Amino acid sequence: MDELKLAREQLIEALGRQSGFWGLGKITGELYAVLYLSAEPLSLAELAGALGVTKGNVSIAIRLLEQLGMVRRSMRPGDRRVFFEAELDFWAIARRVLERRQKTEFNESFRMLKESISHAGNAQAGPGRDFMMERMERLQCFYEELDQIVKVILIIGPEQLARLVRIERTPPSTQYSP
Amino acid sequence: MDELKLAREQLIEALGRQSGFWGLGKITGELYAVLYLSAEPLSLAELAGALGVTKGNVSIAIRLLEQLGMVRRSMRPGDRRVFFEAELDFWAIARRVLERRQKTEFNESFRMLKESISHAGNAQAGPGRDFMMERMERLQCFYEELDQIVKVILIIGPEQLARLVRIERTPPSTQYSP
DNA sequence: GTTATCGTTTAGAACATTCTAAACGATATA
DNA sequence: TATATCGTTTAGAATGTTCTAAACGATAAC
Repeated sequence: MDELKLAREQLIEALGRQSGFWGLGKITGELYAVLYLSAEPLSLAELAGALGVTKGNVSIAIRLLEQLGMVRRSMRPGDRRVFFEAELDFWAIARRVLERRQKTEFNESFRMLKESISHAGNAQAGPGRDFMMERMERLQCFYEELDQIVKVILIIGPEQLARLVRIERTPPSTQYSP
Repeated sequence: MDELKLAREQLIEALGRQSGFWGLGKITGELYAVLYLSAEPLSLAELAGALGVTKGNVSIAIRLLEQLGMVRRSMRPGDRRVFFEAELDFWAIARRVLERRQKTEFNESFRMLKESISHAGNAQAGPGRDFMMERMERLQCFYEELDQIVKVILIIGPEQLARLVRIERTPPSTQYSP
């Protein structure tokens, strides 16, 4: 009965927490949860009411959701209001978030690392410089490996990813030979 | 000459930024950078000096670094001070961070989702409940897939991960036949 | 033209985080 | 026993973030 209300609130909390953890803000995930559990698209005012926050607050959060492709807007003829509905393809969402947020941050850090290496390269030779260069280049290698992995994850679809996982979870005898 | 100082500062900034982004706090990554670029272990006071922050600040941040296995403490005989040195195995670090921080958060969210489904299951049947149940179970499936993937990444080593990546980057016909 | 209803923007309040400075307990040294 | 030097803890200052309430521009209805 009112268990439904409880279930909804719990999911809202779960996704709000998750989105907060990933640096998207709490109500971003909460909004998504509300839309995800709604059979029809909801207006800005309805969303604000559902979470007990202001329209302005929702306006900003929903923009981020749109940018991340987690929410689509839909219009109704003869209605000036804007309605929103949740994107249901979680893998598409994950890919987009990875691409737009994580990857961006990663790239910036990568760029700084390369710049740092470049600076060290300009320094006058010596044991101190050699040590730093070696360390930085080790780090660069790691960045490149990570970069490759993320790239692959972004390219291949969920089915192939799942298939890879399945392959790796059934450790064939020939595989590990340490 | 002073290019080295510049290079060091740039790397400190890069890692500080990165760790901040991942919710570990800025100076956590900065501290790691200082240790990573140091040939010898450093004391708490030296670390504080290097970043221009207080000992207390370092004390807390370095504890987190230890918990994540990013830093080891080393003692010197006849010296009461504690010295720290950076863990150099990035994959071990990544695995540990994934396990201790990301996975923990993920599990909590997963638990709440399942609890939410349980609540909805107790609600009286009806179209509203069925809709919510269906949505929640879809989400649960996604969580489970993600869980598998993370599990695999945690189990298999970097070489195998790199091998998978290499396989997927060559998109050909005969794909898997190792 | 006037009024009503949208969504957006913004100044500032409420809140949370991060840092400092100082106090503190513990341990070594004199 | 006194003194000095560690690392830790903590109260509160400084800073950032997130939210609200109100103003605003735009558009539709009257």
